[in-house]
Amino acid sequence: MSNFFTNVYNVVKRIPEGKVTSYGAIARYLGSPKSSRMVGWAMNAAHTSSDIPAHRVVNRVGLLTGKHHFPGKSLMQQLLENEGIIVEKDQILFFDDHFWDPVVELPPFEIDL
DNA sequence: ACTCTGACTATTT
DNA sequence: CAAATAGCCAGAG
Repeated sequence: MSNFFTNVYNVVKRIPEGKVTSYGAIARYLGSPKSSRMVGWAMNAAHTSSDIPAHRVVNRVGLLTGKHHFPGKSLMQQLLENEGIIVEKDQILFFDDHFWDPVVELPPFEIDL
């Protein structure tokens, strides 16, 4: 397992229910602000894992860009709504209120147990 | 080693 | 304000 991916997974796993974060935020937390695409890609590799709440990871404006990678049509949106997050037209409403920044919420570099 | 690709983001048109 | 452009980096063939 690459450390980068593992870190991404661990961060995503630590996202509290009802909260969401962005690929960029995770990438920044891992020390590579420009690796946001890798975060998304890591999700792609892990989205099958039930342990990874990939639906809580959206792009920087709260848009469900990765919803098409989920089984079904609006599974991602429904999962989010199930956690109390309001989604409309693939866009999270009150995104700022639900945003969870690992850089702020998580200790600086204690990922990957 | 090289090229292509992608669930991003910031900048520019 | 919507769409194109350019950095960006790691994995896969």
